[in-house]
Amino acid sequence: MGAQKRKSDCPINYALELFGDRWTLLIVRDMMLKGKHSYGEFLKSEEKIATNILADRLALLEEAEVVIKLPDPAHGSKYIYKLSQKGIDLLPVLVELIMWSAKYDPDSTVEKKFVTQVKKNRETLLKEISSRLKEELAA
Amino acid sequence: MGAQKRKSDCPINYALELFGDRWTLLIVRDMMLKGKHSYGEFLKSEEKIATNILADRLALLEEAEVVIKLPDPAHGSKYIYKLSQKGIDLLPVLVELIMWSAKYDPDSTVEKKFVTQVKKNRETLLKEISSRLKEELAA
DNA sequence: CTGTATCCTTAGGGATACTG
DNA sequence: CAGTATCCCTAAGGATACAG
Repeated sequence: MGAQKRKSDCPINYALELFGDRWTLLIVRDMMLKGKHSYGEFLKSEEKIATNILADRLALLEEAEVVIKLPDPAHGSKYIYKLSQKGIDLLPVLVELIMWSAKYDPDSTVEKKFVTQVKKNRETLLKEISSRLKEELAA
Repeated sequence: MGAQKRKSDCPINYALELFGDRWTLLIVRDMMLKGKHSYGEFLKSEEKIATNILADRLALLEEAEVVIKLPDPAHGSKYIYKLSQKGIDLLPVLVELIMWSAKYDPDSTVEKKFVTQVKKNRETLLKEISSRLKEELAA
């Protein structure tokens, strides 16, 4: 696995070949915006990902170096998953997806506060979140 | 078709249930950044989408009101596809995907000029492109 | 708890032929 | 040109059981 033949070298296609499915970005979301870091926490998300899919996507994300997997020193047998810098850099993508859905999905659960924050001071907010993620990565 | 049950009301999930596949966003890209507007032009893209997939995705995009389909007045029997405002509003998402891939894909085909433009003056560039798209929509 | 493994079903998608 | 319609295969994914 890993290097299948690419359909093209288009940057959109590059992203799609990693994230072009219904689950991968939800895992990234959980790590980036919900503070989740373990297999068990990912399983508990409301979308109810299956165990085999979760394991598969975590492996793909790790292989793509978006996610780093390490033994959890605190709990011994547990693993912990962290976003790499490459993963942290997906933050703007996630934010724009959220903004778009907030605008067009009538059932959206996005907090208005978040939307106004982004509109008012996008750069500052991005920096705040990503520096928090960077601290997690360094820890 | 149309309203299958949603996995969740999360905004990321909303976007994923429309774009969470390997093809849909490539069609949006063609309309947004490559000036394509017809079935035949979409078929010619280097990723080689199959006719049935293309027809299916165009129908889904139309149903989601991201794309508007109209008879082409100039050529009679031809149809033309345009991005709606909802579609145009995907521009920031596409741009961030491109920026991310430009940074991490060694084979990326993104022009450096584009990257520096976005970094230097993101808002201006977004406005330029989207106002051009709006003119197309109005035409 | 963190996964693997298996089974089974459905959805995605490539190839190609055909129609208005 | 703009699609439909098939056929057929593979990948995706849900359910559940099992293992370290």
